[in-house]
Amino acid sequence: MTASINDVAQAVGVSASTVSRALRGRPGVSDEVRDRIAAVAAQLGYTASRSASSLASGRTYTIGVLVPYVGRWFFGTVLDAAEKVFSTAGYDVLLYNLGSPETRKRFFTKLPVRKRVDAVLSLLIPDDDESAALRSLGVPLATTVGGTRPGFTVVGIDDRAGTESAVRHLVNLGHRRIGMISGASGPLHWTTPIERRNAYLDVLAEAGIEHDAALEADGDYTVEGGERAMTELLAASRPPTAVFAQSDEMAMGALRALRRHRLKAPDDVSVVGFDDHELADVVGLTTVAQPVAEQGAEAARLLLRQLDEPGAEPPRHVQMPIRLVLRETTAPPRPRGPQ
Amino acid sequence: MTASINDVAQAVGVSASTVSRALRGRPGVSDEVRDRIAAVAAQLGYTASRSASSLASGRTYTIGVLVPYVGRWFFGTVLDAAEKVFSTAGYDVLLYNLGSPETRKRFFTKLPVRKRVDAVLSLLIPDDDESAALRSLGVPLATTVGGTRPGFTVVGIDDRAGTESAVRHLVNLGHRRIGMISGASGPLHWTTPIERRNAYLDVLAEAGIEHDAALEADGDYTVEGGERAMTELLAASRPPTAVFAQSDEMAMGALRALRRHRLKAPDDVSVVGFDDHELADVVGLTTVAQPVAEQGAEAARLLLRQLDEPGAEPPRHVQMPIRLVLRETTAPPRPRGPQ
DNA sequence: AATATGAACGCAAACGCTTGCGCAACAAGG
DNA sequence: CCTTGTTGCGCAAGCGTTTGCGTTCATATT
Repeated sequence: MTASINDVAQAVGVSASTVSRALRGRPGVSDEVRDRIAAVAAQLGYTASRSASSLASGRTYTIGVLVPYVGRWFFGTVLDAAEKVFSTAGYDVLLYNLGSPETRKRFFTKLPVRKRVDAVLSLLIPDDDESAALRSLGVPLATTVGGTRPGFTVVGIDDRAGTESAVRHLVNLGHRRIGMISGASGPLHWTTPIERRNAYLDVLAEAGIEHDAALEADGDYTVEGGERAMTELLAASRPPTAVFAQSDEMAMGALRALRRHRLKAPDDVSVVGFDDHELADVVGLTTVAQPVAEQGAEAARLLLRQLDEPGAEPPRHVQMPIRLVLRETTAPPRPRGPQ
Repeated sequence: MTASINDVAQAVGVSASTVSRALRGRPGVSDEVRDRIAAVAAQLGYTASRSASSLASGRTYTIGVLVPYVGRWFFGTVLDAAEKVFSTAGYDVLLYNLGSPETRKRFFTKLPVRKRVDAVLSLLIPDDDESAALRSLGVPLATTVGGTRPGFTVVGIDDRAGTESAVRHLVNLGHRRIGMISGASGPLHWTTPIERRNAYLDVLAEAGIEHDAALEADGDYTVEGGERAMTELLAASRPPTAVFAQSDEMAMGALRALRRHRLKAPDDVSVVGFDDHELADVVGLTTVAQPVAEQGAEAARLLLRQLDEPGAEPPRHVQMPIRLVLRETTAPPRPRGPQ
């Protein structure tokens, strides 16, 4: 079928080992022979079989990437950036889309990446068993989502600081009834919703605002969930004048709910999101921005570094900057008159 | 390190070949032995090395997926759906993110998928050389984006019908100055923008509207591009009263441009998009919906079928339904008075 | 009872690379 | 001129599977 290393060796008149060394830049080959080999290899369109070379060397030059939902903006963006880093370093990426419990379970029991990847980047938080399974692979591990786990190097953001800036912004605007749309219903070990909720409660307390449980609703990190949650909040006996959504997608759902109720942001209720989604600007959403692509790229780089320097102790936790970006969905509450 | 097939064989007291046959459901193993092998394999946590088995068998149980931009909604959604189909069939997916010309070039010259995949799903349109390179792999090929290529089975939509319904909608509303934001600047062989443009021109002609070149602008299929394009159109001596954007992302960019100009849709200008993006509903965008995830899933299924029945002639082209979904960014033109 | 027929299993040869080791050949050092 | 290195290359043993073929043995066939 396609040319093998022996075909090249034969054509050049050297042994297969020399071809192997020459093509991979290993020492022990004269420049002259190396050039001839390169020429013949190019002419024959030879590429080493990955299966064969990884079987022989143990290195796969492949990274496993675990993602809950490839289709969602956040994960897609992280994946995009990470893939670029990996591929320019000569690594391929094996993608596992582990959104549903079944596929997730299947993955962790069969562990199809065993002996197949040199490292894994997990965009989901593994529970104890799952992370033990991953550690059993004996390869470097990284994740870009909240919740540090032993054996993983995690790159993330300061969730507390981020939500504090968002909620304080609302407080400073004069809001007292501040709702929150959270995403608590996710898997366990996923600390982000909890961190953000705690920060939310802290800011309220610090502002002397009493917490009202009727002002919290679960939006499941989706647009539809955000819409449902906002609808729920609007049905409260005393609805909020402002809401903090733990993700832009939920915030957008909230905006949709407002529109359905013939209410407007920020006139009737202020809304602030989290992420700085690609389309947040389109809808004028005030939000706390996090460097999503950069997190993916950085996690990828850290993984590659671990592969280059097997000895070195990998960084445990790196934090990326966040910042509040003010747009048009937040304003002072109305009841007290215009401006 | 991890258990090999010989470890299992030894533990059970049979040969490696029997273990191999047993675990893969091949005939020639008694039920009793098969059960014992399964038990021991499970206990030892044995999983066959993919490198070794694909080297030996030639089958990789891996599909290569080529994507221009994983981070964009359309591609992310297609990928998500396709991956699900592949993974439930026991196939892994190798992801190649080929957005930039360099990575794309590198991919097609080095062809890292050679001997590494059983099939490839391309979410980008290869040019002649590229598609020849892919065909040289000798595996089934499919694509989900416009522009049929020899050797590929393509699943897509009727671009003509889709844009006709969109533009006719604007015509029926009474618009005469109808602009278009296209994405012509993409790679060659990408027939979608051309198809859509032709359909746009045809509808105008059929309505007796003279075509005005100043009413067309390139939006590059991005939000920013759409914004630029709309800005450009608004600067025309006689701006459009309605615009058809070839993608929802460009349409959203257009909406943003309108907002920046203190104009409103549909009051000042009607906007219709294409795709039915996840967030089209949030911004109330009228658009022509296409079944994005279904296209990915269907393409994946067709590929798998070709792997199952190597003899059969694969379908060349399958078309999925589209439909116009009316929301709030289209209305009759204003000049003629209210309603 | 002798033979044919399968079923169940083992042997050993691939699959296409990588890599430790050995062996020339040649340059430099005494 | 004989060592001692060094450089350039080939040999051959893996890496962990799959699979064609051969062997054994129990069962069915005449």
